[in-house]
Parts: sequence; structure tokens; C-alpha cells
Amino acid sequence: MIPASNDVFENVMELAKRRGFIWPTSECYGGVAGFIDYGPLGAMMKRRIEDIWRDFYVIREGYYEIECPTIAQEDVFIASGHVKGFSDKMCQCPHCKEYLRADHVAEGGNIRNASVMTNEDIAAAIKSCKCLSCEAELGDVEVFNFNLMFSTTIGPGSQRVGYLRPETAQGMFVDFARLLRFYRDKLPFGAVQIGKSYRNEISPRQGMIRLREFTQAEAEIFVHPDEKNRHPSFRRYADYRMPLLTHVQQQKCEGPVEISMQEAVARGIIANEYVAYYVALTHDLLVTIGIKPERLRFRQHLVDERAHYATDCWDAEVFSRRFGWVETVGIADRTDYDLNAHATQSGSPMTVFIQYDKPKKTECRRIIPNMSVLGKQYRAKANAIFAALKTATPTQKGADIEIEGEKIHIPASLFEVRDEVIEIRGEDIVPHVIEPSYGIDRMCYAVLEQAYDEDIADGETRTVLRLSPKVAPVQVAVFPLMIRDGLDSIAYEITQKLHKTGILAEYDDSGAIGRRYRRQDEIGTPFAITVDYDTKEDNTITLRDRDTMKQVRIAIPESPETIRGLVDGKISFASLANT
RNA sequence: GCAUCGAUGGUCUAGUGGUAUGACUUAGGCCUUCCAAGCCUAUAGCCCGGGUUCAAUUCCCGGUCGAUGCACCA
Repeated sequence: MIPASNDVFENVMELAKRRGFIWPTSECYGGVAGFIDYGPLGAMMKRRIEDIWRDFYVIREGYYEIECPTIAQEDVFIASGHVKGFSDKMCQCPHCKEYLRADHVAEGGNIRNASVMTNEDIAAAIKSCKCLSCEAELGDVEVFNFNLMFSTTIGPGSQRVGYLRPETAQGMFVDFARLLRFYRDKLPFGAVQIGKSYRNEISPRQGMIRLREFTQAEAEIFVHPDEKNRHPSFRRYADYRMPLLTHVQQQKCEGPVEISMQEAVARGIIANEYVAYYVALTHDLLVTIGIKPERLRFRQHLVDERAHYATDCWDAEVFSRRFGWVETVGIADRTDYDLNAHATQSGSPMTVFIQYDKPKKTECRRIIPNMSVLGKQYRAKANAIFAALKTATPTQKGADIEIEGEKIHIPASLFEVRDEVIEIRGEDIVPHVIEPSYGIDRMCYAVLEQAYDEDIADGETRTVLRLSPKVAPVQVAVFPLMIRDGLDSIAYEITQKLHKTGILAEYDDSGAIGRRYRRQDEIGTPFAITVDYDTKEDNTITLRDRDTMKQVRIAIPESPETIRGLVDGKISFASLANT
């Protein structure tokens, strides 16, 4: 036996590597920190997790998925604040070679406003400051920007700057106008995206927890700012209870309190129904992929921890036996920050026209110039007069206006004054955005770590991945007890029949049956079918449950349907044993 | 990025200034009527670059990757 380490992380990663879940990328060239490959089983498991996510957000919520490029032009990230805010001003201590945040150094030296100073100014200002590491006086240093975004140029010989997106969210924001049309100009609506994002982390660590290229699943839900407490399906999760760790509790060092979503909103613990709804949905989703509820909590961001745009933010944290509580999902109320920013940067409005129930009537006085006379009389000034008259306050004698410093009197005969009742049918509003953002890779790690188990079976250590059947890459294994007397061909036929119903079944006839069971246990295959000599007599097979190692006999014709039901969680193995 | 430690078949490891130990795995065969049994055979390894040396997997320097601490994680 391979001696098992007492470090879960090492055991999980060793198994993941050996069995084809997770590999270091381009290993033959020595790998690169912060990048990983999903091997055959890992890619399958990840896909199943993503499909469960789609089931929740696309099918159940009705938020369609879009797919945007991973590279976008600079304007997008100027608007989002990433060009400016995603970079740190750094300098290197000439004595100890430590890299330091220049603004932290300035703060230590009581220099204010470092964040708005130019790099040269900061460099000059911090000359006499002490290094935060070795405490020597810095002297001459160069201050430079380190941006966490990967940059590139677009096109040959082009100076046009592009960035690899640091989050998928911006794609949904910049497509806002198209999305609004797609959803026929009505709020609320949502768009989601599952895709790669990139952050050039200074020091990626902890395997799959902090990557430079990672998969995000993000939903951007656009909602009327006054409707945030009226989620149309709130009732689904109103009574959903879970432990919440509020920022108040954190400051008092108290533990989380279990509470229903309805109560959380009523007591103002969660900002609004929308945030509460997705907090609950996230809990539901994470439990579905196999996260144990007792290893799951929702932590509210502290006020100073929140991103500049968010009014409320909750992190779903999953407990890792190695890393402690790991932020896995963030649910934020981003308000109208992003849409406003893109509207300003791009010059395209990002608003929704909301019709009033009844049009609002307002009386107003309108001046209608008689242009056929005005034009002839004032010639080149006519257009300016036309514009000025609109806002003028006319008397019975006429109107006095000013064009480029020249006072002009327009007699009343040259325009008509109409008092009108104008109907205003609605208004343009900028929607608010509720954003649940999932780190798929962290979810994959959490699922693997939680599933990893070693138990003792017949005096031997059995390594078993107790994956939920819903995310297990291989769904059922099919074995002939012996490779002879036609058992193998029967097993092979069953395998193919399962394939036809969309079940990923793996046929294996090598070595002793026990070895084959263990092999499947290790990759988390939840069920195994064995064809034995009774099969030839009565057309039944043995169905084995991975977790209990118990077996039941079922008829071959029913097996695809039974396996399907077991994998989808529609029937339990225990219920089969009872019949 | 700095500091400390580490890197030997797919995995876990022994060891060495003269190309490497053992186990498990995997593949083929024999055997075997439900949980890693046994037997035979086979495949497969010293992270990369430079230096010292007749000779480097081993010693030295640099790099890469990994672990840990610091910093970083809008």
C-alpha cells in the first residue's frame, strides 16, 4: 500500500493527479504556477458541476447563457475600474529586495493622498520612509504599476491595448442594450456566463484555490432599483434556513446564526430579497453538488471589505480541512455602478424605459418660432435664436434673448406661445445588478476534498471518493465476474445499452473483481454492475453501491432506467434493497 | 517577489562522484464463481541550464515547480 499522508490536500491532489482529475499544466516543460489542466475525469466532473449550475440558473431561473471573448479592449476595463483600481503601485526596497506596496510605505510615513499621486511624486515622497520589511531608509526607488490584468495588443503591429478579462461580468454589462432588447425591454432579466477569467496573481499558491486562469460562473441579474425587495420567486426560498455570519457578528467574534431568508430580509440582515434569494439558491446548489451543509456558511463582507460598488456582499465559504473557510461564491448587489460606468465611457445609454401605470400629465408652455420669417430676417443667427427661444420666457411684447453676448428682442409676432398638457408615459432608469459569482475551480476542489475518504474494508485501507452520483465522472462500471463462458460479452452488451441511454458506463474485465471495485471506488464511480453465472440463468445482474458496498440483484432490462434514477437522485439504493 | 526547505519510474520511496533500491500501479499470460489474493513476464525514473571533475542524479551556482512564513489576493 502507498502510505497515506495525514495531509488531506496532499492525498487529494496525489489521487487527482494519478487518476486523471487534475494535472500540472505543460508538465514536460516544468509547469507554470497558477495554471492547471483538468484531466479526463476532472474535465468530466467539472462539466457535470457546470451543468448543474446551468440547471439552476438557465433552466430554472430562465437566465440565458451568453459567451463573450476572453480578451476585451482597454475601454471596457477603464470603465469597469480595472485599469486603475486593479493595479497596485509597487516599489522594491534596494536593501532587502522586498517588493512593497508604495501606498503602504507612504501610509507608514504619514504621507497622505498617496493613492492619487503620480508614481514619480510617490517615489519622491517616500524617499525618507522606512522599508516595511527591513526597516532601512528606502532612498531612491522606482515606483511602478503592477496590474493584475494580463495585457496584450490586438492586431499585427497594433498599439491597440487589450486585456484578458479578470471577470466574465463585464461581458454581460457591455451587452446590456442587446440583452434588454432580447428580453423585450422588461425588467427583471438576467444573463449568465461560464468561462475563463485571468488574473496575474503575484504569488499563486494552494493548488486549485488561487489560479491565474480560472473558470467563473457568473449571473448578472438586472432589476429595477425599487423592486429589489420583490423577487418574483422569493417564496421558493422564503423559509429556507441556513447559518449566516453577519458583519456585526464578526466584529463581536460571535458565531453564525441559523435563520430563514424571510426573517433575514425582514430584520435587515440581508439587504434585499434579491440578494437573499441568491444566497439561498447558492446554498441549495452547493449542497446539490455534494458540499456538506455543516461545511458551508455565508459570511457578509465587512463594510471596509466591500468593493467600491457593492452595497451588500455575501460570500459562500466552504470549509476545507486544509485551508479553513474558503471563499467560493460571492453574491453582491453591484447597484447601478457598472452600467453607469459603461454609459459614461461608451456614450451609449444603458437605461430601461419604464412605463408608468398612468401617464403623468404636466402643463407646460411651449414657444413655437415662426421660422419662415425668422430665417429670412436673422439668417446665420436663426438657428441660435431657434434654440434660445425654447427656454426663453416670453412676455406679450415678445422675448428677450442673448446670442453670443448680443441682446436681441424678438417681437411676439414671430412666434406662437402654446400652453399644452404633456403626457409623460414613463422614465428611463438605470437598473441595479445583483451578481452571484461562482469560482468553479474552487467548487471542484471542495467537492474532491469533501469526497475523499479512507475506510477499512476487510482489513485493508480502501480509498474512496464519495462523490455525489450527480457529479461523478463515471456513472456506473460494468464487470464480468470471469472473462469466459460468455460473461464478458453479456457485460459488454449491457455497457453499450447504458451508453445508448446517455449513461457514462465503463467496462472493465482486467484482474480480480475486488481490484476492479477498488479502482472505481477511487475515482468515485457510485455504482457497479457485475455479470455472473446467475445472469445466464435468470437475466439479472448484481448492482453494487459504492458507499455501503452492499449489493442487490436487478433484471437486465430495468438496469438502464434504474441507473438513470440512481444517478439523478430520483431513487435511492436503499429503496432497491428493500424491494 | 523575498526567505527557508524540498524535487529519484504513473505513485510512494532507498541510495550513490562511476546511470539506481524496493513496494504499489499499469500491460500480457496462468489461476480465480463478488471486494486491492497468488505465480510468471514486461513497460517505466534521477526537474531544467551552467560550473567543478576523467566522470555529476549526487558537489557548487542559477532557473522551474511544490510546501511553509512574509508580502499580495481590487
